[in-house]
Amino acid sequence: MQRNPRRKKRVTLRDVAKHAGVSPKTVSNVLNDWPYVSDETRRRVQASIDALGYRQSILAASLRTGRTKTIGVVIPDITNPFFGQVVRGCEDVLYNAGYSIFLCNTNEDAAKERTYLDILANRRVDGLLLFGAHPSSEELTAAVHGEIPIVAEDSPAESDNTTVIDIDNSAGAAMAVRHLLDLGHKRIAHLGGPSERAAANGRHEGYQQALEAAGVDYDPALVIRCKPTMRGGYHAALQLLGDEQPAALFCYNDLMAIGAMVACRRLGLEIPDDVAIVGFDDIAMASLVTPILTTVRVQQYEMGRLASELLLKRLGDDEEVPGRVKVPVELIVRGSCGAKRMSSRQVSLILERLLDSDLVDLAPCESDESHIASQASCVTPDS
Amino acid sequence: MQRNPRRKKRVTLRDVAKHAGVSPKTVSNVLNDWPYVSDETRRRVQASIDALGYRQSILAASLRTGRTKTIGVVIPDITNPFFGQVVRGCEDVLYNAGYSIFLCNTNEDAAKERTYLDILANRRVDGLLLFGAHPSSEELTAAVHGEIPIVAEDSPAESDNTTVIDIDNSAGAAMAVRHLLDLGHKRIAHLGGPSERAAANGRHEGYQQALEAAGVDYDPALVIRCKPTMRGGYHAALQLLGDEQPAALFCYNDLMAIGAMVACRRLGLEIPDDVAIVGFDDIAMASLVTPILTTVRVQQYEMGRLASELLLKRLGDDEEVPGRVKVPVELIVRGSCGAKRMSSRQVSLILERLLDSDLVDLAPCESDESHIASQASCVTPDS
DNA sequence: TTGTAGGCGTTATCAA
DNA sequence: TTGATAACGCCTACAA
Repeated sequence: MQRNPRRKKRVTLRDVAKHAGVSPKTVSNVLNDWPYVSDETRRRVQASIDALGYRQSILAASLRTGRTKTIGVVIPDITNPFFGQVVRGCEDVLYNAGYSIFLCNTNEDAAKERTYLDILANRRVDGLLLFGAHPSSEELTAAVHGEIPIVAEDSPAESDNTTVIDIDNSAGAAMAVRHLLDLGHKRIAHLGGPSERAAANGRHEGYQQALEAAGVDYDPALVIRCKPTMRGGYHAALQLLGDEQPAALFCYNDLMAIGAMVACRRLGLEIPDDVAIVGFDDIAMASLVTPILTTVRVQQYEMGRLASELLLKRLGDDEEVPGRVKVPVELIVRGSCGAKRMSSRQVSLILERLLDSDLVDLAPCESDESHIASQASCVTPDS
Repeated sequence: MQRNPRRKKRVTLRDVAKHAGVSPKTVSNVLNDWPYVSDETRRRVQASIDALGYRQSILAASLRTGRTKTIGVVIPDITNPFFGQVVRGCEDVLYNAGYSIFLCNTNEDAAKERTYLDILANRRVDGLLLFGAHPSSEELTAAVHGEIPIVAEDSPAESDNTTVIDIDNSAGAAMAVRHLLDLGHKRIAHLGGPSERAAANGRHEGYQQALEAAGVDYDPALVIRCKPTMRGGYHAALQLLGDEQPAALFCYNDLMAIGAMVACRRLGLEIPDDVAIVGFDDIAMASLVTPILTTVRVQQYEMGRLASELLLKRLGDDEEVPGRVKVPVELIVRGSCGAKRMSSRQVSLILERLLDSDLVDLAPCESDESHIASQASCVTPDS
């Protein structure tokens, strides 16, 4: 019956109650800021708490209340700057609401994702935030038993306890490809992301649509799909550029685009003169490479905030929460597509704007007003 | 007595037991892979579990056992690629050991850090992993009540339930500065990190030591300390280069170094001809800028793994865990310090090596053998 | 090998 | 306003 004797017994709420000469409930009332506690009692209880070094067990409270104040955030890889930004957005919002985050890297592995979903459900997280997840809705539903509120980026899953955030992937991709077409490119290849990611499929569709709209035949030989990493982009580009030598590359994301740039370097191809490249996301790295990467911007941090706020609303369950929300994107024309030769001044401007992405420097709520609301749009460096 | 009637009652272990016609204990045995359960019973129980859609409550189990299988990972900012890498290392190890991670961004804010430590203690995490934390050991001790095993990077806290991981900051900094001295630079400025970070102080010391060893006077006017971000580096460099025009900049980390590069660009200064720059960490971005950043490499991912493994050992408490561990660093000489003009081939090599940092592409345990063991050393691109 | 009887530390429901 | 008492869902002795 005794616990491990090595460990001294924990101070419990009961002990505090005894010490303060009140009932357990009263201590609980003090801890939870219940209004109907006399100041005198409150002070006495607080004194006992301090004296005994009492720590409330959120565990026990959660077991009793059924709420853990805990959110599972599931992403492919925290090492990808895109998700770093997203998670930061989540954390800023959730921390202020009193939630703690379980961080889960799936590493693009469906099995690990399922396992994590399982664990999170067993840990009784109050909600789930899913980014870049595999889209199989059955999994989702099964894993969480239809009981946990979810906000998921680019998931086909449709259910009344789920909100889906749709990045405007196809529109963004179409803008990028149209831009390349406008520059006179005909042979535009696509380095696609994994087909298990809905976002990758959306961007692939946008690519096809833009070609079709321009009367250019879709050539499957110009499309390679692989892991959305620098290395993935590197190898895909190597293969593509070795074979067919397309004039332009539209990449699933910036990481792949940068990998493609490395491949071009290896092959002795000049960017943008020999090969034009466009990425997607606008991560910080995109502004650091030479030439600066033309890309389709997704407001990552804001998306994390938005997702978290939607989830919070769902948890409050007093308001009607939309089942589907669209996040706009914008084409950022820079150096790698060949639309313009960037002046040194323009480059400086871009880099200086990049400094604004240092979240640590920002006052806590400085970006409060910058919520996503605008439509997909096109921005050039001067604007 | 009834719960919220809206929510259907959860299936409990008892229900499963009843359904399977066995005792709760038996179900528990099955769940926890107790060896002495007949296959037949195990199968029956498992069938009932599936039939009822039962989910074990880790919460309740934790309350009972006193272990949550949960680790708190506290970092300044997940948006900083350095910590993204570190956290990934932690996750890879901890996931395999069955632990879930609470991710906590302190945003360089001591109050938030304290609050998080408090929450984590109340959540009864089994252990704590602290990176870039504020060094006040009293806080630590108080916050966790001396009961939670800790592994902390660069913390002065010394106690028997804490292991400290010391990055070899002063040695690394000294190597960097000596390198600049060897190149003939006399006026070497230091863009230092916040003095609340022990690592920043260590690097500052190394800077001083190297100067002293070379008989160069330490000039406080050549040192600015600020937030370890691109923006911080940018503003510090602007100030430093405006005033005194030092010949070289040694920066607390790569982010600041990159900020400094942006500042140089703005001032029309060429790197490395007008200003030589050396960073610290070797994040991916360091390989992407032009000229490529000379830096002092810290094996971030490996450090995350190491820290986690040490913590796991502490939790196993069967082995003697060291109270202090040193992590070596190495000087990576590239383009921004002016030691050499990088050939295009050399740049390609560096970039191709960068691709290896795509963790998603790696097989789960491919990097198992690459644990940190070597001494601080100096590497040039050709080696 | 399996069953029984608490108790882990809270909060909720009453009544006082 | 506060006090007793019963859950919350699981695990661990111990007995069978």
